[in-house]
Amino acid sequence: MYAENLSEINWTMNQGITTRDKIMEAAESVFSQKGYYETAVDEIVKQSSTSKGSVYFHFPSKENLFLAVMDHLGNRLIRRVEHAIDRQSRPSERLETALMTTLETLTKHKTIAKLLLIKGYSMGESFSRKRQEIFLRLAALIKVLLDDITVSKQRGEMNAEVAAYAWLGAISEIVVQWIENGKPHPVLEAFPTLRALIFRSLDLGEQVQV
Amino acid sequence: MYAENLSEINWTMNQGITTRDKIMEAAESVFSQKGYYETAVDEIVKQSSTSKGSVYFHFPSKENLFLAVMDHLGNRLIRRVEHAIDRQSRPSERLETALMTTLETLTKHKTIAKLLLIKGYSMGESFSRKRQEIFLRLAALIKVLLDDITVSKQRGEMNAEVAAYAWLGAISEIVVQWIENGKPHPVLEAFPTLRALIFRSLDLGEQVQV
DNA sequence: ACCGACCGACTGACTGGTCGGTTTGGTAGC
DNA sequence: GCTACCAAACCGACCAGTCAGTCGGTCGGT
Repeated sequence: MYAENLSEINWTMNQGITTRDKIMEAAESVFSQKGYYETAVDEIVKQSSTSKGSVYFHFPSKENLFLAVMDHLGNRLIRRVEHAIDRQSRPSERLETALMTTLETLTKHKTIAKLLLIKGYSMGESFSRKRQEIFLRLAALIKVLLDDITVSKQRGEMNAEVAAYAWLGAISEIVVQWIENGKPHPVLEAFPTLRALIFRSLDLGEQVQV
Repeated sequence: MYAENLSEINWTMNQGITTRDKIMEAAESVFSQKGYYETAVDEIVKQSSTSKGSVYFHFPSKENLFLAVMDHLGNRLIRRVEHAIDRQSRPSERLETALMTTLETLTKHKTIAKLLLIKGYSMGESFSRKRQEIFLRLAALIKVLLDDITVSKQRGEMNAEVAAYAWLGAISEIVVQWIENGKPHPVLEAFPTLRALIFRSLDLGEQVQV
């Protein structure tokens, strides 16, 4: 069929930048700037210095290409968070690391943020589903960390899943605000407040700096 | 020019339902179901039992119509929150009321939520700007309440604006999750957790039920 | 007779996707 | 080492559908 996105395969030729890569890269850039509907496939073609034929050789449709890009960026984000967590051992530090790495990654890589939080919205089912999927994976990750903490702290009434989504939402909105109107500038300013909010909400009090 | 949206004017004829109203109503419904790009103006025409001519008589463009709908719904949301606040006097209760009314309104009126949180995203500048505007007004409202509390509680290091957006984001994400995959069911289940998170994060401890 | 409100057939621009054709790189046969 | 061959990769002109917006026209009230 297609050189399918069985996750991440680029070996199509065993050296460096393949046409598929160029297309994905350009798609990432254009989609995140203009969103799905305002992007013409021809723009991606132009930006990637390839051809329409190639695009449709590697991807069955515009929609599928968009999804592939979302997938790619989503995986990148989640992988980063996972790595960062692995480096910590104390439960509360692991949680903090997870949330702050998410925030950090999103602010450091605007394209990820724009696609995942802004431009990847508002479209047909399949797009929402992909966003859902990525958020679900992140939330699940956080929920586990949360459980580790709350178990030891006895807090039965709280729904960890809701909490996980709530914080993801909080982080997202901060990032969106930053992207859309540059506040706060620099974003870092938001870190302490967010950190404080989150930790107080868990009765963890103020924690040491990372 | 047009029977412009100098906010909310429907007197075009002095009795009940005007054509403009019918169009707005249909637009609200269709846009919130299918989003901007997947909605054809002709669908709104059909659903409102009017005509394309009428649509373009009352609104200069599809985009403008969409914006008008967003405006309408945004105002409705904000007005509700303001009213609810006015009925409370204790600062912490006012804050709780603001946040919970937002959550409640969004869950009770899916169209508002869908348009403001989901379908109204991802498009050209003007749409983001409108979303920004509405969020700004809500955030400002909440910030004031927050200031009332934190002043009396001495908490200098916290940025009230960031906190306001963070909680708005948390609420939004909860609502989005509920809309997109029905969790939690019923939404009400999320209320206590959210309430607890928010109040703990402000060191207000558990508050009385509303 | 005039005008504001309303109607809907039509058009022009745009753009996803196709398809016939060309290039490229590997390889089998000699 | 050379040629013939093949398939995968690549190319871009073109097609066909869609849809925002237009415009000439109707109609009822004053």
